[in-house]
Amino acid sequence: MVRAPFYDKNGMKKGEWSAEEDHKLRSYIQRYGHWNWRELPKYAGLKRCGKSCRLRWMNYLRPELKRGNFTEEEDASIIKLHGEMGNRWSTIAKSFPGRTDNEIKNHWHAHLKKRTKRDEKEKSDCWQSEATRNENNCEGEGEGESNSILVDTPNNMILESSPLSPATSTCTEQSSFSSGSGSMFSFNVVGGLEDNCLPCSGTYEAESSGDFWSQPFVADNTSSLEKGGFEMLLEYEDMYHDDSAYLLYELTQGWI
DNA sequence: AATGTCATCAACCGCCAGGAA
DNA sequence: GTTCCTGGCGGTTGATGACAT
Repeated sequence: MVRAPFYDKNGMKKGEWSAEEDHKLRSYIQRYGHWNWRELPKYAGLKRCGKSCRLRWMNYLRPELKRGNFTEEEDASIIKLHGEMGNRWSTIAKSFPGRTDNEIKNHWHAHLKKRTKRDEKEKSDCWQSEATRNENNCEGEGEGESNSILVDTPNNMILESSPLSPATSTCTEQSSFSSGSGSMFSFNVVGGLEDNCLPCSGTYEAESSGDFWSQPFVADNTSSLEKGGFEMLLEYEDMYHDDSAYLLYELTQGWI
């Protein structure tokens, strides 16, 4: 479902991420944080551009990400927020801890956009048929009814969802819902991980005094991968041929 | 069974804003 | 004040699975 891996003219790898690359990136960031996306791949031992690494981390590897289907409540909130603020996906995503802007954007285009259009059409049709009926009935009965139609007119819907609408003001408050993942040094925030996976509770400065800056990072989990580097990892990958098995292995090792 | 079409979603690309030099 | 660099955002692409014909 993703682009096949390939190398561009600069020797940068593009396309689908392998389990090994994921592990390298995850381990590096959990150990050192993402201090500079451009430089990071070099030190993490990845042949990827910084942008690609950032995207992979933000949209897929962050430990706090919630996978799985969107709930009805989430759908409703997305529709509501999109109505209020338009395609500001990153702002909308802040209201959904564990969801990424990319995920929400995809979900919108794949499901909610159609549903919203359909609903609006139904409302519009309903409004038109109501209007026709009112024209026929013209005067007398149903003053209350015509008022209720006014509330639901498409025009009103547009007004409500307009960025200029007062409702917009709520979005600034919602932005404080930040997941906090974007912080520069997101050290070992994963519950339980730091104990058995990456024993690095040191500070950024402490790490920087060593070989960290000059040597490519080797994604070793000193406790569980005593051989270090990827010799052992590759052995694991020989043992576990597919990603799901590898994922299972990662889980048992506490990498995830 | 073969082929065509649609749906999904990870990943890429280009642009912009903000901060540092 | 200007330029450069980086991170972040939103739009788009493309591979692949699901479904229809």
